[in-house]
Formats: sequence, C-alpha cells, structure tokens
Amino acid sequence: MIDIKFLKENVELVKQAVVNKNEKADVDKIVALDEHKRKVQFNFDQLRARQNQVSKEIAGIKKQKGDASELLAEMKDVAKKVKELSAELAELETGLYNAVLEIPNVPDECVPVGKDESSNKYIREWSEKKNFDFKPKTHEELSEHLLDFQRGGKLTGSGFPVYTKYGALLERALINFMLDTHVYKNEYTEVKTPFIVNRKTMTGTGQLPKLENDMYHINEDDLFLIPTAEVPVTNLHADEICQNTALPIKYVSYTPCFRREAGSYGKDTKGLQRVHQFNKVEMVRFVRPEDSEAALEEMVGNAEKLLQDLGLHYRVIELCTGDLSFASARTFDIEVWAPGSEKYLEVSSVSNFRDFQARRAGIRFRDVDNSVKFVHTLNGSGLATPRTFIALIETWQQADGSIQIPDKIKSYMQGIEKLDFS
RNA sequence: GGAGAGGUGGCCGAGUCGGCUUAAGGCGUACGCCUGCUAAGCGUAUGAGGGUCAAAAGCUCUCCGUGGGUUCGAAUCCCACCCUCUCCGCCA
Repeated sequence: MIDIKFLKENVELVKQAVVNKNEKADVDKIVALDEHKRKVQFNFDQLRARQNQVSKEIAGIKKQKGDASELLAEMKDVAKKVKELSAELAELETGLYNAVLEIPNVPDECVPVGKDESSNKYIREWSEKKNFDFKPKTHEELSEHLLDFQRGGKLTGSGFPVYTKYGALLERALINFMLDTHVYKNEYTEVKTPFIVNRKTMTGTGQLPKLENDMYHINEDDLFLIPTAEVPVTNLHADEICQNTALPIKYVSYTPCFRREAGSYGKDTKGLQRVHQFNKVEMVRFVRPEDSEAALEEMVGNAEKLLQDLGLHYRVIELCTGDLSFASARTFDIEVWAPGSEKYLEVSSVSNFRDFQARRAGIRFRDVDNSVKFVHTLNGSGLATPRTFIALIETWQQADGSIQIPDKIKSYMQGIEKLDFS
C-alpha cells in the first residue's frame, strides 16, 4: 500500500498515477478522512492521558488508605467517553486503511505513460524467428499425444488440461530444469509453500481487495487458491523485521497457479494459451531499497537465460503505465515466439513493487544505523510452463511431425532425443 | 477427532491472587575504548507504530496471538476464536 504521508505530500502525483494506471480511487477523500481521523485521535489521546494520570493518582491514594471516591466518580464518566471515542477512532482507522488499500502503486518515473499495451516499449530480442522449410503446425495440432483437453473438460471444465505421458514428462522436465538452474546457477533458495492461503496473505501482495473475482475461493474456510507463488512466498516474511545481513533474500518456488480469468472468456483461450490451472516457477526477492533497480534487471536476465537455453526466440518489452498491475512500479514482460501459432506469448512478467507490498504485508529490515525500513520486493516468472511448452514444441517440431528435445533438457527427459509418434 | 502445554520486543526469556512494568535479564546489533590484526573483554545506546512540531528534542497515545467483556486502571481477571508444540486415535 502507498505511504499515506507520501500521498499527502504528493497529492497531484498520486492522482496522476491513478489516472495513468486506469484505476479509480478518490485521493481527496483520503486526505479529508485522514484529517478527520487525526482530530478524533487528538481528542482521544488527550482524554486517555487524563485517564492514565488520574488512575495513577487513585493508585497512590488507595495505597495510603485514602478516600478516592470523588475521583472515581469523575473517572466513571471519562471511561465512558474514552470508550465512545475509541470506537469512533477504530471505525475511522479501518475506513482510512481500506481507502488507502484501493490506491495503486505509483509507477517509476521512467515508465512510459500509456493507456494500454499499444504503448508498451520494445526493449530487445534474442535470436530470431525460426525459418521452416515446411509449414509449422500449431501446438494444438502437435499435442495429440501430449495433452488431453477433452478429458480435462470432463474432469473439471474447460481450461483444465491433462498432460499425458510424454507431455507430462516434458512439463516435469521443464519445471526441474528451471528450478535447478535457479538454485544451482543463480543462487536462489527453493521453497515449497501451501497452494491455499488466507485473506490476509492475499491482501499482503495486493490481490485483494481488488481482484477477488479472479480468485478461486473456498467459502467454508474463507481461503483462496493461489494465482501465483508470489502470494505465499512474498508473505513468508510478513510482519517480520529482517536483519540487514539477511538481505538480499532470493527464493524460487514451483507451484500450480489457479486463475478464474473472469471476463476474459474467448480471448486466447485456444489450447494451452490461457488456462485456469497451470504450473509456474517463480522467483521472489527481498532487497534493500537501493538495490531493487539492479535486482529487476538481473531477474529479467535470469528468465531470459532459460529461454536461451531452450533455444527459443523471444522479445523483452517494458509495460506502460496502463498495462502495469495494481501493485507494480515497473514491469518487464518476456514474450516467446510460437512459430506455429505465429505470435508472441507472454511467459514471464518481472516486476519491482518497491515498498508497496512490503508496506501492506509489514516486511521490514533493520538497517546498519539500526533504523527500521521497508524492504523492496520483486518477483518474476521463471517461467510459466504452458506457453513455454507451446513455444518449445512449435519451435522444435520437425517436418516428419516429431519434436526434437533441446540439449539442455535431455537429461531431464531420460535422455530422449526426440519425441516421435509416427 | 480426543487430551495436555504454550503464544511477551530482531531472537531467547522473566513477569499474571490488577496499580512505581515508562515489560527484568540475556543474546544480537550500533558506536566508542582496548588490541600489531582478529577474537575476547570493558563502556554506552538499542522494541514497533501513530499524534503534536518547519524539524529535532520534548510531551503524548496505542501495541504482550486475535476479537470482545469486567474495572477509575488489564500482559495480568472473564468469554470466544486462531495458531504452535507434545501424546493418543485415524489416515496418505
């Protein structure tokens, strides 16, 4: 969440950020609410101070066996008033808190301003679109022996694919390859978390209250299926103060991700492109504020390297303000080329949240001068498997319909050189 | 599911027959001294969040798992809930 002090000192900037992010939030209302709250709090503090003081006097009088009945009578009224003010204050505080929760993070200055993805900025690409001497098939055409959408639909509904035999093996190979790379080459620490979390955790990273409709919710226990490992992993250190020496903390985690994708029906829903349940390896970092800029670049690089190892052409773009998520200050997307489908698919989104999530979730560190500060949090996919899977089989397909296995994951595929179904 | 124990500051850990607890003590951390260097030792400081203030100092409020209640006054008493640990049962 945004710092209310910052908001009060930069009202116009915050208002502009709300507009640039296509959000709706009443900044003026917050300023007014805050002012009102402070007034009530002042009255409350005064009265409470009086109560505390007299209570001490009463203690003294009683100790000397004196008569305190007059003070007690007075305090009876004061206690009543304190209770009333306290209730009013609590109400104002939650009202203010909830209003501030609705304010999105302010984009970095360098983020291009724009309404939608058409204003996103091209950064770079790696390798080039592969040339085929035959017409490459789409992943749906290729995946007859790898995926079973029909039966997934039978079990649950559309958007819940089944991976079969070599499809399952290939997906598992991708996950293990990514995890191993992050753990043994990029020095991340692997964590495996619950896939179901409570409301507070969901709020800490910014999914709630805004995106409740996009989450699978278990009514009976008021719990949510995670939409990404970002949620449980970032909240690992919620309400904690880390030692300065503990930073940076680098986690990597594999989890399934669950998304209702409410309102996006009909858009890119073919095959594996947009599904309700998918697997993803996620990188999460907690860093000192001055290090988050560099960490963002590094994490984009970590994700890119995976695609390079898999021999997949991709491009990196920076999201404009309108395409930026609610909690993010700056985001790079990596889009992999799928030659059969003839389009770029988003396989990774790497974001710097600065102190926005840390403030919500209470993730702080003790600096070298002993002061307590909020950390900066970042996360990025490295990578989501379904679209990587698509790009991989479309890119490495052969004229005879077989699929060659890239060198780097052969060892994860029991040494299989290519998947041949003829 | 049954029984028991427990949740206090960055960490460990005192403290509950209500009131000098403005939470003891230790560890850790910061600064200084000492030392050829490191370690040890000595000294000093050190919970978090808010209000007031131009700012600092100061003053002040809140917070001892969460939420209620009793009281002039609650870490301490009462009620409900959550979580952790141990044992038993059931089960992958």
